[in-house]
Amino acid sequence: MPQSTVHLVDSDAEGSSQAVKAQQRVRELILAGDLPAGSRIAELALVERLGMSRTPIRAALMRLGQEGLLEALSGGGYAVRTFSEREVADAIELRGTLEGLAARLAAERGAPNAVMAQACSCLDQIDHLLRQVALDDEGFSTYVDLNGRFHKLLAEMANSAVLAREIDRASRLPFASASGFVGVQAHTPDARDMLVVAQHQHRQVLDAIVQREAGRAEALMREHSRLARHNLSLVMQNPQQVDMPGVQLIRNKV
Amino acid sequence: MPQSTVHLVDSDAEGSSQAVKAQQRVRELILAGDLPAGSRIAELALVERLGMSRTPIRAALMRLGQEGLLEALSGGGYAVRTFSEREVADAIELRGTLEGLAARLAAERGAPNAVMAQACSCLDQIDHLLRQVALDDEGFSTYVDLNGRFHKLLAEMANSAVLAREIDRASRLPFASASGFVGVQAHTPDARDMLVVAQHQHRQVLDAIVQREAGRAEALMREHSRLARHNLSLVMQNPQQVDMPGVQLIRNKV
DNA sequence: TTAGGGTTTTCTGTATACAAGAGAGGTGGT
DNA sequence: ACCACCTCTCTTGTATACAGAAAACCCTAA
Repeated sequence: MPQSTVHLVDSDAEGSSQAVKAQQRVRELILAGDLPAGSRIAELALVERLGMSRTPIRAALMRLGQEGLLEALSGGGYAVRTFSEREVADAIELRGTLEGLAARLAAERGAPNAVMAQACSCLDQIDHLLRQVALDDEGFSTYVDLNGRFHKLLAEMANSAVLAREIDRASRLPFASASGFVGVQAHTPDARDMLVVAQHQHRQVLDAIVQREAGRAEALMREHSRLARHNLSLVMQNPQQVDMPGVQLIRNKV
Repeated sequence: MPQSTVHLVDSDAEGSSQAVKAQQRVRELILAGDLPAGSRIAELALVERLGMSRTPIRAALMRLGQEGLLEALSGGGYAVRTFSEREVADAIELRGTLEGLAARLAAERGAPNAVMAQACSCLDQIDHLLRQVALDDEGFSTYVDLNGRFHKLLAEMANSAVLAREIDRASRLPFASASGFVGVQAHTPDARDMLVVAQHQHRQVLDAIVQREAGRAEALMREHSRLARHNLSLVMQNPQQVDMPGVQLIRNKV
């Protein structure tokens, strides 16, 4: 045992309960590739590794199972799941469809003013960011943050807890999320151009919602998700050069 | 204690683990209205009621929370959730959108022959059922079964585990499921007519998939879900006359 | 009578002990 | 040498004991 029986808090997630700490840390382990994919996850190994008892660990595994990162084994227990390229593409398409629904409902019902204002501010910040001719790593990181915020705000615009919840769920899988593949081509020459296109789509969606053009808003969000799908195909061309957390869960063949 | 320490299996769900038994039985309790909505669910009360320990009950509550039937309380624990009419409508719209996506993908990719054959057989059986001029309760029950089977097969036609899983999730809420409101108007004069319309839509969707008309297939499934929404509005006009499990979870006002 | 504070009780979250089942490995038989 | 069966171990699922916290309740004082 690397540490005494005194429970030192390890690194992060200080204020939460043991169960959510376990969930976060196991997710990190999976995404980092520290847990072998396919074979059963031994609970006792996690007990040793995380320094807590089996109870919160079991809860974390169950949650991650429902999240889709783990699959339940027949004989009990869980294993790290892997995804085919098509499954990832389907997950992206699913998110795009749900976001399209959110945009359509927002256009039909009208978005709450507060949320709309925040979204506008968010896009202004992205515009400001994109005024730079070349983006460094920090710039990309900022974009990822702002992009995530915008998509979250869009999910809230439909004013539907059910839908927002489901969009959040669909975005949980790291490579299905709105910002999952953004950093993939951070170092390619046309990296900034892709963000410019994405930002244009952001603007158009917001305009469509303001103008109450429901069909246009929906179609735009669906098309917007194709950017992620394009990035996915880029990744699959040379997967080893990408240092995105969780790429190793996408299996190349079969 | 009503029974000795020997663990007699109570009534149903014989072969499963305690945890899934708990999940099923708690769900039944919620849908039957035996658990008060809004206030915290006492775990110990369920321990008494179900005759098992807290561990599987806690697992069941967590699962039902992710299922959407329970909401997590700030101070810990769960409470039975209630739904506004609009939330239910959104859940139905969500399911319709997902089923529309499934139909579109099935049309684009082509559905597996085996699944398609089963779906055809399923619709033939519904046709056979609808040859009766008047339907008794057993007839309606059969329709509900066949309808559920068809919708499940449709989810499989897209050949996407991710999507099938999500459709299943969206159908978990009883009033959002495909067959949830079918029995609502079993005793109204035009009850059978509604089923005839639904069956027509079933046929058209299958035809669209066979003809590879993706857009038509998607639009049809979306429209198909409007039947459930219509039934919802019927229910809200006189909620007390409906004996559907879980109606009391839909709150009339605000 | 009402508001506030302190106490007490009950509840959830966590840890651990126990039992049943699955899987691996070894041994004996063919 | 190979297959089947038995056993042993390891793992999961379940039960229960314990600690901390929140809430309810009661008592007191204004």
